[in-house]
Amino acid sequence: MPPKRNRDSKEDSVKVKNDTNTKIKSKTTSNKRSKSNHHEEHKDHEEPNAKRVKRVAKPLLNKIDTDLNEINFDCSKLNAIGNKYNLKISSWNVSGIRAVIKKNGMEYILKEDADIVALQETKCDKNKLPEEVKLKGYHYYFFESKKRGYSGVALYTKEKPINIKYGLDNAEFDNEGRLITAEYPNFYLLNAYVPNAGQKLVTLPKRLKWNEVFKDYVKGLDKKKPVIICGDLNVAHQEIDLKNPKTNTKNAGFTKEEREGMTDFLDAGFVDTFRALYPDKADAYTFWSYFANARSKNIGWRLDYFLISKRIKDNVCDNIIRNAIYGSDHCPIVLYINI
Amino acid sequence: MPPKRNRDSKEDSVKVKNDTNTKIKSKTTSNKRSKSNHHEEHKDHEEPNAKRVKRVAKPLLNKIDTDLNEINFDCSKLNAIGNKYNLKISSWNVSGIRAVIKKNGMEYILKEDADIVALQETKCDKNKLPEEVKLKGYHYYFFESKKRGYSGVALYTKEKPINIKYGLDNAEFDNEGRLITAEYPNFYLLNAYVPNAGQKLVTLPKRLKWNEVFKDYVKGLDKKKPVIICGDLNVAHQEIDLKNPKTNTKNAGFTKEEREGMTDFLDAGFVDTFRALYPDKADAYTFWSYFANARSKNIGWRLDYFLISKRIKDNVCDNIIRNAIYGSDHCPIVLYINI
DNA sequence: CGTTGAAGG
DNA sequence: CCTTAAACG
Repeated sequence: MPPKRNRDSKEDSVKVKNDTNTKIKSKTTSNKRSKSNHHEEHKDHEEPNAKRVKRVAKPLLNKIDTDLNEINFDCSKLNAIGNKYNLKISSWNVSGIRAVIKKNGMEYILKEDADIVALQETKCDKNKLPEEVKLKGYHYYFFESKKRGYSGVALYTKEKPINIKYGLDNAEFDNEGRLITAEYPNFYLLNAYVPNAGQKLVTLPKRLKWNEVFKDYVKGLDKKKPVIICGDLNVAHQEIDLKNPKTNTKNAGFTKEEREGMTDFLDAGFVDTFRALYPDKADAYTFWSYFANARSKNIGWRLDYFLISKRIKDNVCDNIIRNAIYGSDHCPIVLYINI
Repeated sequence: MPPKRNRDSKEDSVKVKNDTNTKIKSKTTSNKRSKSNHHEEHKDHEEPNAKRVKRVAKPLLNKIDTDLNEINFDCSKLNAIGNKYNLKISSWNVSGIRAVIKKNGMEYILKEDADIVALQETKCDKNKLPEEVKLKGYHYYFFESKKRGYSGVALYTKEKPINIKYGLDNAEFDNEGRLITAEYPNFYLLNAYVPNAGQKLVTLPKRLKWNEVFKDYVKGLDKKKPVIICGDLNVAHQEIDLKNPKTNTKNAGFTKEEREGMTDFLDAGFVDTFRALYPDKADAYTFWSYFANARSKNIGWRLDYFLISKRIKDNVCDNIIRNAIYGSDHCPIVLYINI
């Protein structure tokens, strides 16, 4: 996708965006795929026979809709090499895309205007996707779980990737709509929804299996091109990454095994961009339980990450947690990078 | 309950209501019961540890809330003997009492101010009943299904009955919260939710079994005192009782067997009060499928009835279908009687 | 607590 | 279409 865009001024950005749209439009003609449990959709081909989702006048969760105009969606920071970002990636565990749509969550996505948008826990069969998922200017790819209403990831991208891969060639995990890999000219983008270890850690073994399979898969890609992983990794890595580390050591997302899994992964040559930028920043969370009004008290967890190949770590301009965005129990995260 | 009340003027009626409230309050002290799947509750004893149901700003179904002030809840008609009513009974299949509460349905019940209120399909365990079910001035009795979220009936009564009976001594049906019998000094009041014959009539046999068991049960009561049955009887008796009789002869609620069951029951000495009052009134329905906006087109069924012992038929002043009341796929029905 | 599909209507 | 509980988070 980059380096075709110049983001040194807002005006340019808008102009380039229009160019991009036009370009994408002219490029997207046929080659629709319709295999087992993944789905590629396009504004140029096919109207899904999806029902229209009824709008309800309900605030985004426990807050009246945040005024999106008060948020700065741009980033003026330069990376370690001195460059402004030319690629913006947004990642959001929506916990049900249809619910988020009803809560006007797509408005956030449009306002963010990222080049790549990665959604997790879409929880929606492709034939039930409402009209609202069709965002103008994006190619979009949905990978659903065989188990309806469970898991599922989606990828929106302004530039059409060289290739899209659903899953990681593992029968168990690929039934659950947990990973989309998009290949671009000079990097891989991975949108991941990592298995939850479950109540009383009943699925911790499955989770640890994922850690192994996923690490092997990513290491393979990383040999070819740098990798950008984003998504809900379902682990708070260090004590700083959740409000109550002491009382959660036996709970899903903060067990020794899950934390070691993350350490192990990073040791294989990857960087947690947020923590690299803000090593001591506490109270920076991306998830809050719906229980007990945790979000209003900021009793949260940092479960959503950008992990990138070490060799592109100096390309990062910033990594923002959009904690003013409601509509899910996770908030979006945004990576600004020049690549 | 009657004959203690004089309803010849609105002013009197209001005054007497206050008297009644006071009287009931002074009468209600102890004798709470707490057996298997039924439940008696009281304003004087016990606060149920029920969660408060969140209010949502949603119109009653597909209509903005009906202005209850435009409805005449009184009745000036005299019965065949020349008397004004001294007893008002309201019956309503709420299709989920918690949903109806969220839609402000209890406001209707309060405004109707019936002496007896019979609800069907409450679909709520007693321990999940929200605060709003506690209506001031009423004794209330809930009979739930063992299968959670299914069936269930409730009875509200200003005057405390001599006796309350849950079910009809039949193991199968009494697990399903379908019948409450209240004994008053000079009549029995039965609140019934008759089994649905099901999609493709899969439960028609069960339904026909109910017809037999129920008829025997009622005939037993009728030997002692006159009987007033109300509720969702899940049958449209004659062609006039549904919009599309021709196309529904094989569907639950209008099969030959169900219709004959009703005829058979009436032949045992009971009167369908609405049809007795309005023998030729078409388009008078109490239920409309949620599908295809049936209610706005009045494509409905008359499934809710008052059936009374023939010997008190001349006591009836009127029977009204409150088709302006939304919040369920059924609307309430009201009986004005002097007894 | 909130989202989803399933059963029931 | 609409309500509910179950599974999952």
